[in-house]
Amino acid sequence: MTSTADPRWLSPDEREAWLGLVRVVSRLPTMLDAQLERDAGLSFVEYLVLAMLSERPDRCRRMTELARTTNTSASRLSHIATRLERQGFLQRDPDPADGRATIARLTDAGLDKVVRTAPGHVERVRQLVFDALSGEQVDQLLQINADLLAGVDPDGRTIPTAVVP
Amino acid sequence: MTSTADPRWLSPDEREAWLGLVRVVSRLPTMLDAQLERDAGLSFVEYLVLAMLSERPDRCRRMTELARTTNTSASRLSHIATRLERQGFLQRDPDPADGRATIARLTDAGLDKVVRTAPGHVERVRQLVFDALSGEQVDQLLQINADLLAGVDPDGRTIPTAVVP
DNA sequence: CAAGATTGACACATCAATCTTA
DNA sequence: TAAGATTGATGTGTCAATCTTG
Repeated sequence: MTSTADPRWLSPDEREAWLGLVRVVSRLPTMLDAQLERDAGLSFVEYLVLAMLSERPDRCRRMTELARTTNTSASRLSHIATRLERQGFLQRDPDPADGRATIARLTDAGLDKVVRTAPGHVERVRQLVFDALSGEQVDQLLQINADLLAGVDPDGRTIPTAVVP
Repeated sequence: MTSTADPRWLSPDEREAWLGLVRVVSRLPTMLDAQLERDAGLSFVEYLVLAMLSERPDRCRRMTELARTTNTSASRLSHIATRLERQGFLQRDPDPADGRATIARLTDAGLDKVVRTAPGHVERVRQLVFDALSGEQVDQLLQINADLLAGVDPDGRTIPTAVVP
């Protein structure tokens, strides 16, 4: 059962904040994709996969872990990895330590791709986000993002608040 | 040409704020879709189209205008409208005032759908967003969202800052 | 020719089913 | 049986092409 009580409608301020957030959430991905697609032939999520791998010393990560850090499902990441592998940016191998796991590794070509793509991407991120915000707002945004979505897990189940025995 | 100068990399704080924003932008739509799909058989953008129409006194809006308020392209909205029309929630008719335009109208069934769907949806929005934020943070978020994406238009072109003659 | 809107082809995400190993 | 991962079918978004009216 969801609720039989009266709905807690949004206040005018909440409503305006909500519609603003919806606008950002709807438009930002499109804008990021546009720049990356045009300049590098990558979608944002593909770039993110490569970038997350590039920040590891060994350029490796298990698929499950990589899915978490790139906000994707296992299935989606698998399809993405297939494409990136086909382009030579990525390689997958079984984990020697756990036969169930797969380890994704950034190839030399993949690292090169990230290095060449990053400057244009970060410039775009500045245009869209940070050039428009004060340092104080960046701090506020950081905290807000940390709090958002905290009430539920990815599957939509409510996360119980910590209980002290 | 994009830039030959050194990239302006993100500071640690900016980087953390950015990854947090990416997380929200990636996961929030999925979570909204999950609740609406499960409880009402609607995607979030479909719900948004119906909701935006329901707030007009005559339940009508031109397609172009509706696309803007729902953060969609004309093409995408057209596909969405086709589906909603097939389900009987929406009706499209030519604009008598301008033969090029099409006016989308929410049907009685569509209004009923919004009315029945809204409570569960707003509850979900509270869980995901507002229950986690203080009143002060809501104000901050409102202002931040207003500033974000201000630097470029939907097509990615940089918007020139106002010039005084 | 521009504005408003739609269409169909293609690419991608999602979901359920499946396979393998711990 | 659960965890990790992949696969294929289906639905939806995107892009380019098209059509009609101002």
